[in-house]
Amino acid sequence: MSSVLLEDLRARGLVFQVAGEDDLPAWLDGGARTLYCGFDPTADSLHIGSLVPLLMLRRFQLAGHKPLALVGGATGLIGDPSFKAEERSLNSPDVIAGWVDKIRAQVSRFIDFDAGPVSAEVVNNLDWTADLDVLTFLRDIGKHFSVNAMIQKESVKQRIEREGSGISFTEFTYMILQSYDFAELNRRHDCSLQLGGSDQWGNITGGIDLTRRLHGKQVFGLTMPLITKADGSKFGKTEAGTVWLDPQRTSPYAFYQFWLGTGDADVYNYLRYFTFLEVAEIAELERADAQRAGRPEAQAVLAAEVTRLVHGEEGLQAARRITDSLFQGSIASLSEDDVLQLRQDGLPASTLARAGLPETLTQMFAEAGLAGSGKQVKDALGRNAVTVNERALGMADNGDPAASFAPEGAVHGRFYLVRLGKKKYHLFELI
RNA sequence: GGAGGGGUUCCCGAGUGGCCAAAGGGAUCAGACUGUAAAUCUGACGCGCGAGCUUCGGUGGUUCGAAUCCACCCCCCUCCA
Repeated sequence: MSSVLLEDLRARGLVFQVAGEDDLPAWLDGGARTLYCGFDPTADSLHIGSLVPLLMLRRFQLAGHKPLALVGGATGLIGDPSFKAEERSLNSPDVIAGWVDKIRAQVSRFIDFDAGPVSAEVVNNLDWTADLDVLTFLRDIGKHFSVNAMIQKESVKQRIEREGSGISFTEFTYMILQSYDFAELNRRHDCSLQLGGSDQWGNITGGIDLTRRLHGKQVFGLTMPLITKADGSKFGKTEAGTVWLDPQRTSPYAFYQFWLGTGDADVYNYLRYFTFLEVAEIAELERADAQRAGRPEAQAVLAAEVTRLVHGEEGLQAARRITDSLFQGSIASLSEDDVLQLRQDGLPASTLARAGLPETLTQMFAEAGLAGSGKQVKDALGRNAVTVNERALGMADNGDPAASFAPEGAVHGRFYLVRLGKKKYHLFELI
């Protein structure tokens, strides 16, 4: 029945490479297996780049297997060189430890810890590496690795061959640490499958080899494809930077908007990657959209599904409330409570003293974070692309914020919704 | 320790005394067109409404004038010991 899982994953385009391809379907069908995927703490939050692997763990759990989420308290101290152009600077152990805690909590949202024999677990590789001494490491583990083979790995080739960069012994050793994780999880938890992004292939096969040599066990590996955009630009970045899973860093509203802005060329692929909707259902939606004149529904479905997965039903509702009022309603029609709710929901907002307004709108909006610099505001003003409570402003208004934010124009006496361009909103409260 | 090659604005990457706030590409933002899409076209893209101010690893120096020349220092890469 789990080969059904593999078939589904393939249909979704989620299978890039498989190690042990011939035996894996039967192995998965043979019972509940334990599998793992690692997440290194490189910041205090994961971003949407980790979403595919997180959902993969869940997919396997739903299919009757036991997922382990490994948080890389040890590997995070070293830094994965795979396909990285340059050596990275090290973070202090304290900082990493703090990040580990946050990421442990984040990861936990996606898997079920109360599922009987297939209950998920979170493990930390610091537990089995912190006390490992150098000589033991070199003799018992290092001996199994051929440097000749390691430098052949595609993931570090660039760093070894490329003029103008290099790789430290520290990072070069990363592969060995991760390999040891797999062997250790196999010993402790009978873990027999490692998942990862396609950039992890080298590290995963390293672990498979080590597990065989150390414990004589056959284990498997599976990688997911790198998520790309049809136009070749990088997935997961917006003008505000990375799209994070932490609502403190990327509000559910901004998160929802990110998915809503997915291009037509990508949206059906993303539905297969990032949601639990059936493949057939997605195909049906694509067919329906193709026949519909005008705007497709897929983006709205994608945004709703993914936002619910990451931020829960409540987060989704908050994102929708803001979206609906901004893009469909009119600010004037909102009650005072509605306005306050929007701010509560994460609509960017500022409170300013009417007496102490900046001298120019460019300054005021740049300071509020509505635009990156005054130049952008100036550009927008020059094109009449700025509105205050739906009244358009021009360059001539720049010098006199007080006039543009006159009390007569306020909603409920103190609120002003400023829009810059088509999509950027900011709520000002003047007191 | 020795020899050589590098460190340029978000990224890649030109620039080797004034014409340089610095080519070109990418990313990003705004406008038109639209569907809060894509593609395309237009504009912006160090900061500042502006006058103007601050950048090219760091510190000093030469010069009327330096990202470009000199000295020292820091960091990276390659090869040799």
